[in-house]
Amino acid sequence: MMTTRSRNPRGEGGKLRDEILNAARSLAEEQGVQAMTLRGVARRVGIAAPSIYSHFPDRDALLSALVDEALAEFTTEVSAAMGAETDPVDSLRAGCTAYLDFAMRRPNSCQLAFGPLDANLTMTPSGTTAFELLVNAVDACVRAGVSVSTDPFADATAIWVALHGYAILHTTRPAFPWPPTDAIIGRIIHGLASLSASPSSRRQSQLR
Amino acid sequence: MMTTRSRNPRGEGGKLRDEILNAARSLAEEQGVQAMTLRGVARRVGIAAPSIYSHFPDRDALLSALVDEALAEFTTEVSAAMGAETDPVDSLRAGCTAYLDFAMRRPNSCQLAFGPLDANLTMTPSGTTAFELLVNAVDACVRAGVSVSTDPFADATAIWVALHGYAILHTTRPAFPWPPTDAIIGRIIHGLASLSASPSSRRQSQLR
DNA sequence: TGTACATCAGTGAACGCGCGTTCACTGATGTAC
DNA sequence: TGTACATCAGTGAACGCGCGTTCACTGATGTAC
Repeated sequence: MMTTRSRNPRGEGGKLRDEILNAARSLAEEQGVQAMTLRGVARRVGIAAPSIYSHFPDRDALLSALVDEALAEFTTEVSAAMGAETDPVDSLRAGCTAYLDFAMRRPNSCQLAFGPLDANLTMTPSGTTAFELLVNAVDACVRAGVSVSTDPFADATAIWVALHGYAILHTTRPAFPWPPTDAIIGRIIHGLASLSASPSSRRQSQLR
Repeated sequence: MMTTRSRNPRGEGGKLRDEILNAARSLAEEQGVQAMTLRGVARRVGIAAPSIYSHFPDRDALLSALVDEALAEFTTEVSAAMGAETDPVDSLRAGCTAYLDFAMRRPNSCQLAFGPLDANLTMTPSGTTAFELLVNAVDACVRAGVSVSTDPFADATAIWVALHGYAILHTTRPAFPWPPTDAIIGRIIHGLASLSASPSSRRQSQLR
């Protein structure tokens, strides 16, 4: 089950840091943050628990590294999805879809990134960045004349909370008779981004 | 700090059940579900921890009682707020306001009622009931001719997730520059309940 | 009226668990003289 | 070329904590005969 580990050669002790991070990440992703215990990580890596202290000062530091990672990956995915579209409505939709994709694929990473942050975990600017992408997307719709939003920031906020609520409740209450995810996304962006009818939005609404 | 307790008279041992429930509720409300430990409850009531077992078979049973309570209180509040209005849009708005009021006043009860349910906690029908109120409210708007919604269920779902997301993120990220709560509610119900302009909605939008 | 007994409302000590963290250490590997 | 020493990459045992839960018990109060 646990392959025998041989000690890293001199000067490459840093490799263990990555192994620890990997184990911690997979533990948190598979079983939730509270399952990421130092002893659990040590068991998974195949080391003694105190060895972690050579690489992270305490559990919070390790957790904080995971949060940063999750936020960065989240932002990257959303950003890539949005950048792949040229039409502003398509881009907004792609961003929302990427958000929910991430949340559904890795609910525990989502909890890590957006869950209650302990006071001792620093809030990285990456969190803000993903939100700024959303504001810009709404703004782009306005500039393209397909949205009548007068307050892209507030509209983006509304979209954010809706996506977040859906992500959480969908994960948490699988028994609820959820409408299809892209129908929800359609409702959210059309309703909350003040979209007027546009070729893109008309095409989408004909899909269902 | 902890007043000396005298043992309940014969036949009134059931009183302790209420004291336990009260202590458990206040602990969960003030410090979150994970703070509701049997030893913590016992400390607060002023009894020995094993005494709880005369009234609840285990921690999960006590937790489950709290969940039922929180859901029932939530539903009652939302229902009362909606019933106080006659205009369907006002009623919908009042329901949403009551939802967020509850979530802001008692975030930990909200976590209890809507957070991840363990498999061993039964899902009471009360949760469904509050949601049904919402579906009915959207439906009432349609019947009154102020909503063009063609799918009140899906629209109610979208409103639900948006409210839920707002409640959670607002509590969890107080540093975010949130727009005023009723502005958010306005956006959510107008955008997601497919409301057309109505006297009521026009009055509301003039407010801000 | 007295007394044995059952019931009730609890208690105190203990078990075993997993946790974060500290401490003194070990043993291999490189380096200075 | 040999050897003392420093460094590196860890380890094993232990501490103290709070937890859920079990167990055998205590002592007051009511009830049957």
